[in-house]
Amino acid sequence: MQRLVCHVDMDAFFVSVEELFDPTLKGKPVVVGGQAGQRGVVAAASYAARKYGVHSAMPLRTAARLCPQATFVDGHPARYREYSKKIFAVLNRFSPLVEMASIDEAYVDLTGTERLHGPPLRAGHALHEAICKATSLNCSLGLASSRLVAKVTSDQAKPNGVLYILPGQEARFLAPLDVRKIPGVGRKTEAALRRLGIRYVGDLGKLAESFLASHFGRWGLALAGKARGEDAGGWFDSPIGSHEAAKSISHEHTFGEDTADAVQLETTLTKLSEMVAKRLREHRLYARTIQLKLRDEDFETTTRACTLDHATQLDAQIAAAVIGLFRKAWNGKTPIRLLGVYGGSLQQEEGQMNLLEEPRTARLRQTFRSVDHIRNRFGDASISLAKTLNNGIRERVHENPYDLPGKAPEGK
DNA sequence: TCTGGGGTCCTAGGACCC
DNA sequence: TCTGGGGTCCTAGGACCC
Repeated sequence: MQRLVCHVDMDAFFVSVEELFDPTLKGKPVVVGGQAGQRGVVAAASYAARKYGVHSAMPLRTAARLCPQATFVDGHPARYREYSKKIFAVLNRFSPLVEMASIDEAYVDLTGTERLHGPPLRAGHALHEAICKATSLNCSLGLASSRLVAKVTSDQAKPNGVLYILPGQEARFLAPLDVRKIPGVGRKTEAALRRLGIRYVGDLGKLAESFLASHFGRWGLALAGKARGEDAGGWFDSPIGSHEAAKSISHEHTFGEDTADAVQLETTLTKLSEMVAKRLREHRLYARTIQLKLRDEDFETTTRACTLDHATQLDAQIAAAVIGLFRKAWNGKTPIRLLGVYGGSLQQEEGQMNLLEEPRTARLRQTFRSVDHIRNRFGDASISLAKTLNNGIRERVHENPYDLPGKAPEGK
């Protein structure tokens, strides 16, 4: 049976959602991601702002210079997640095989749904209309025989379009496009290809695979396959809807101004550790690898990782590990721009429940569940570890956050 | 251009084991 | 003692995506 993949990509998603909450923004140059003077980058720009050269990933200050009259809006992740769920629900009516590839982008496997939804283009238009009706948001839609081609197609359909590539026409459709349009080809690969005189996808097809392999290794062979529109190898190869478990959970923070204040730095690491631990508990996951990320004033980035004897989801254990790494990695002088805390090598709760767990660790776990509950009701700032806060609630919740092997905390 | 925050995947080298 | 060929785990860095 002919495979039919649909890729759905929302148009200027964050901006469009903000317009629903504030209709006066409609038609104006709008930048989502932060205020004009802030450190940070553009998360999304309205089409009116794009006319001035503003685009996502651009520094906010640059955007403000290019388009001073733009309205700058802070992002609202909860709103975007809410709309993302609505979109998923609509897509699920068309096929059980749906995969959200990001908050504003999804793949739907429509293979074999012709009797239900009609031929590809009709199905596509029905989907497009259903999304618009349910969310009042525009999207663009690509239909093709592979995930890769469907994704490139939805991009070509923008804005607010539906496009179908007939089976057999994949390579011909891709050939005139810039190599940068191939997912996975970024700035570096584009530059490397340019040096070899390769600019368009069609140029790739003309080259011997041995040539590509000699310059790019395995990646070169994958590239040749992509130029033909194949999903073979790598992420695109996985079946649609086979959502895999998270592999890492992380939080990072860029300071408004670089700082070499050890107390501020370690307080921030503690806060980030708490956020990571909270999410681990929400997902019933345990992290065995803890990683620190440092970025200095020159934008030099270093990472330091350690693997624990036992996977954990406890604030204090993560904070202790990451602060240990930090004290070894930082010279105490260099101003720091960014700190990050990562949990990796994640394990499910099952299999982790080990009988050897110390009773006091089990009590701590219970304590943290209660802490999460309070945080969910009253906000993250309501309760915190010793390093970040000094109030009675924390004292009663647990003392001695770093020195776990010490005396057991008594009750709460 | 003065560069966020959340992720994924890949490579490469060293340790360690058989 | 100057020495092979995996396999796996761990760490560090980098490209890329939205």
